[in-house]
Amino acid sequence: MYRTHDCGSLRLDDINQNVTLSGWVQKSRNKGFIVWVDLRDRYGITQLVFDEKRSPNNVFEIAQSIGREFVIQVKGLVIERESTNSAISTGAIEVLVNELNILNESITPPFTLEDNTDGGEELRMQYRYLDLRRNSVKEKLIFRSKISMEVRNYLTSAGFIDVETPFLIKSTPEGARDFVVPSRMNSGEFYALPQSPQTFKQLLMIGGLDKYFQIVKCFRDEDLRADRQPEFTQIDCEMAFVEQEDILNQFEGLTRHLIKEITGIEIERFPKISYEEAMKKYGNDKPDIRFDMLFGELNDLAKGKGFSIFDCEELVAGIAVPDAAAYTRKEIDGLIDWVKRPQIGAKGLVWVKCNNDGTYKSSVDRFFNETQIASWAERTGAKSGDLILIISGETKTARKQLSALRMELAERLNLRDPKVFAPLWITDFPLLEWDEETQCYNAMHHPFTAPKPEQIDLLKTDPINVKANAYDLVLNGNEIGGGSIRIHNQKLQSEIFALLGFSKKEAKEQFGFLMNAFEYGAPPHGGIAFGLDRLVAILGGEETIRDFIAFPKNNSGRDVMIDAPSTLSETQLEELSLKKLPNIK
RNA sequence: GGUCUGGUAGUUCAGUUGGUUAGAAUACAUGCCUGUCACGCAUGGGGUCGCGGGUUCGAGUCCCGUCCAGACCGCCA
Repeated sequence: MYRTHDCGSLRLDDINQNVTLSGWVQKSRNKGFIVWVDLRDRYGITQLVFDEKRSPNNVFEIAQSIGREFVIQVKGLVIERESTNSAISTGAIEVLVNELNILNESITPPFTLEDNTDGGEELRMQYRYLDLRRNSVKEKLIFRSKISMEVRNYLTSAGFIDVETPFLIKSTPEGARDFVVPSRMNSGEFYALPQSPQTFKQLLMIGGLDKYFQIVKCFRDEDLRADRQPEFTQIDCEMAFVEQEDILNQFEGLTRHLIKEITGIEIERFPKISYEEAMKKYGNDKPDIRFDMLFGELNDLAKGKGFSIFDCEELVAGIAVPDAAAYTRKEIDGLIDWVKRPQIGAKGLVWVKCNNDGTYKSSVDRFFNETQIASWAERTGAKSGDLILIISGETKTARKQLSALRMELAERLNLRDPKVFAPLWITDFPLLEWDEETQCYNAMHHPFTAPKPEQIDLLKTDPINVKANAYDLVLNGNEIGGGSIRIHNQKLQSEIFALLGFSKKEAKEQFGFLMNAFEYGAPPHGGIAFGLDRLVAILGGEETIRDFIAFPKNNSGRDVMIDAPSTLSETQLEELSLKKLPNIK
């Protein structure tokens, strides 16, 4: 037997027991006459003692030679420590070893496997199996496991059925780039890995399964970010015979349950705001509502007073930065430089200091009088002591810039408390958006999203203003879930495909199976998908998802541990009919 | 595709205006140490300064190119 106890379980009550432990050597402290070894496993650390007088000679001798990360098994007696270590749970006892068995040696690890490691990101990823031995990484994976079990339990109790859908499917031009897999048996043809099981879950509804969920890998061949990996995990859900409200209720329930179980925090009903309102008030369809700084639109108050920077722009909007009126000229200039960086691209910032004595000092005092400026303060909700920052420009651009500024200031003012959770629903997304590049409509969500029934007629006359029964769940400024009521009518689906620029032939080639299925009694249905990696990271108080994934990819989509992707042998290429293709070496 | 930041000992980093033999901490090795727990003390080994080119009497330092890593923009139905 390798062990009678794990390394985190022995306490004062266990004194005088003979125990067997196995684990890794965290560290040894050799005092000459005595050697202490911290033995580590998944459960904790137990201190081993090897003593010149109390241990067998050969055991004491070998003990002096064991290094970091050796895997050892020891038998010995649990004794009380002469001085306890209150920092660890096993700190009151130690094991006096009388039998030592080296199960495996280790060379010196490339970085120290401690809570505060000296290893950089790249090195930790290359030796991820060593990194996993560290508490911080191990605990994040345990945390993730706990959340995904909660999801399974909750949805299963609510009557959802877990169904697996295929990974080798068909490539479609819509949406993100596909990862493709060449087919050996069908020369020159390719599978695609799913960006989401979207059409399959709709077919499951048509198949009568009613309530479906799956915790499933999805694949998108797009550039990475701290919160984006090419393969990621979704909690994918679909329900039949439901309206939007039914879905929001069901999954608000799930989210509330998760937050309660994981963090202990109880959250009231989630607020709901429309896409339009979110854009107006936050300039963003995933607003962080842990703090205010809501946009105040100043067009009617600030335009037409002879200040050309406002007068010739589409939108003038500002935010009130709390207690920032005391900012120095240098600090404000810093903010101006920040918004002028190419990544934000603003031309400048107009500022107003709301002094504590009720007066105002602004960068545009020459153009506006005190009363006019006071009206801006009222509109942006600025109190005395606040600093109003104003951006003008083309509506979409100005909102984006002001939103970036709002988030940056919240970061600087420490208003983004990771222990506070502020979820909300964004509803009534537009069905379509206009793509300048291709000069055609794109589905804002995806092409299966149902327009609001009362607006179906508008599709013919004013498609850009048609709203969809689509919704996102936003948590602390991150989109953690999104979904919609789907089209279940063949005719309407054809119409939408036509609007999106698909010819009848293309629509049939790519989605014929779905269109056919709609002709055999498709029930009304809709669903939602959560990004599990992001959800887990945010509940864990972080924005980077990488450490919540056991084996993540780096910035360039590489797995630096196994060194993937890699080239194929000539034989493989030949077998896959890839040698004949042009542009492939 | 673009913007920015970085690449120096096993590791994390410092390295001034271009100037002698490139440093610190930590890790590692050896020795000492009668209760350590970030043990302590002493000694030691360890460097293609990412790579290529250029400027210069002289380059870790300046210039150009390139590769790698990270953050962000574009992209992500």
